[in-house]
Amino acid sequence: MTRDRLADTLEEIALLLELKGENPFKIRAYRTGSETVRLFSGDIVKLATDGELKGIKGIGDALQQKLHELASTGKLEYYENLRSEFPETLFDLFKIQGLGPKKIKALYDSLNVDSTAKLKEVAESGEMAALSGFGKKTAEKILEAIAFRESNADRFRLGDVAEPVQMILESLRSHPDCLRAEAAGSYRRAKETVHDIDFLVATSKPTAIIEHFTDQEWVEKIIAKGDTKASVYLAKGLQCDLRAVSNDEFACALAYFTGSKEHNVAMRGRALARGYTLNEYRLAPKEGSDKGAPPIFENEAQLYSFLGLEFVPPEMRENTGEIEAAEEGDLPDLIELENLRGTFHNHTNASDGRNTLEEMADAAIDLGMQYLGIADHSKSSFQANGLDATRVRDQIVAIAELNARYQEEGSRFRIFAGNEVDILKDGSLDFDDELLAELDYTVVSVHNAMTLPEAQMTERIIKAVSNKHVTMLGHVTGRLLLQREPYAVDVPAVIEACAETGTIIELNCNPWRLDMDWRWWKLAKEKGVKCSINPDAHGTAQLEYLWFGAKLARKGWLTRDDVVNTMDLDAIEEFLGLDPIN
DNA sequence: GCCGTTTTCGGCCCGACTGTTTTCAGTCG
Repeated sequence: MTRDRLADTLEEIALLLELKGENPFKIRAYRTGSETVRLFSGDIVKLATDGELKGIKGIGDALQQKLHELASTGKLEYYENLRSEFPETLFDLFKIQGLGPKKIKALYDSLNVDSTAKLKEVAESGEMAALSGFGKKTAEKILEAIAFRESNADRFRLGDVAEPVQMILESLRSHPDCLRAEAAGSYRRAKETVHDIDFLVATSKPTAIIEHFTDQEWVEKIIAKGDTKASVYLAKGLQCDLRAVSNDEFACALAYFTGSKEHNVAMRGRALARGYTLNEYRLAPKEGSDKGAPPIFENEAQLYSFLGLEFVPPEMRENTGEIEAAEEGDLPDLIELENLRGTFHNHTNASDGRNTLEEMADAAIDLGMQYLGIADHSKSSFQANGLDATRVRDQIVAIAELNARYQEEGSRFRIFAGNEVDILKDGSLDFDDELLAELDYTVVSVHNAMTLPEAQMTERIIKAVSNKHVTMLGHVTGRLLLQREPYAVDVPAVIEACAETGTIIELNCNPWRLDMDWRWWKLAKEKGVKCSINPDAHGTAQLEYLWFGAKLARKGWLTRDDVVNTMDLDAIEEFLGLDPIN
């Protein structure tokens, strides 16, 4: 049993109850329960198994009992019964943008729509448009949304696969015949979404490793199984491939399976120019070449070095100039997770976070941070219980009090009082300058009117960052990976404006967003725009999203100096123009 | 279904946007 499984089940119950037209507050209770499970800091699975969930806000008697049943037996009767009332494939429809429970129910009841395929059929045939409450435009929008889903159907967010990858790696490494194991492919390169996961093991007994890999409880289906290679499906259709190679082949194999394809082509070209051929197992003298056999490479760095290159970190291997830079010895010294000293843009239960100010701060201290920026939502974000001016001022006081307490305790830690202020439709901000001036810093973000034309959206954001009180711009494009396209915005123009106004751009490292996209950071850096790696944490556990942030910043070629939250407390206080706390 | 408490049941998050209608329902943030 996993935390995800518990949370997913509650979420699916909420969907099923919506289909049945149940009391919306009951539905919300399940959804809140699901979120609570997902964000709980502690071993929620063990507590559920042991029936010790009492006292957790958001999980009352009914949910405690259901979670206990599910965790201890692996099944939940209430859920199975609900589920049996609707066809399995109906769930896919919830992932189509623009389709909610009411429309799904109407389509199911009147046109027997129970799958994406059937949905597409009735949208194209005109049957849908003829239905009361639907029309031509609705059918068109749904077809567009289906196309978006289909083009991403077999992809997964980096954040969705990180846990299973670590679990499988641990399992592989625990096998006595495993000498080394790594996850390669786009996962290792930290692509924001991945198609499958490639594992690589060094061993002298490949069949034993293959047996072990395919024999795990989390394997849903074995696709292929040979002497040195196997492919399996995990739950939700995530494909995992395993290659077993000898220890001597491991370095070349790791480089080969890490890719990217384009990076490998360039590497092979370099090898050829030096009289060698490079494949997934080894570097060898080209036919007819007078070169002797190259040495055994113990690691990738030796391979790169042999080809006259600095070691290229996996995140950079996209053939966007890294080979040339490595040749010149010009690779940037990429930022490391350990360089981060604090972070901005985090929420508390004052708006839509799960944890209190104090819990968030304590969690940040536990992670070894020197400061934590709190940026709850502003008043226009009703859905998120955004703060009005009075509540913001109350929060500033609460933060000062808590800071004072940390001081008394001798803790070198500071909470910065900020806010994630909504950028309104016309580019003005949700709070007046007087209030903004009272804050330690300000994040500004777009949360509504996301369908504006590009020119208007760009102008809106530029106007917002031009306010002198604005410290940083939050999630630049508003994308939700695999779910929602970025809004139309001229990113280079925004970068230009941020450069002119000295506005920091956020790398929002919530794995649903990873926004601004890594492809833009080189340009931002060129223009002198600084980055802040922010988890957009809505609970203590989500502070660990910084792991993704460091990866994606590396993918954007960023160094420690490019990222403001690598500064220690003294430096960041000065940078923000604040008086030192002590 | 949860919470808080006037300890037993009433209240629970609100508004913009879109497309469908012609005054509003559904979806989204």
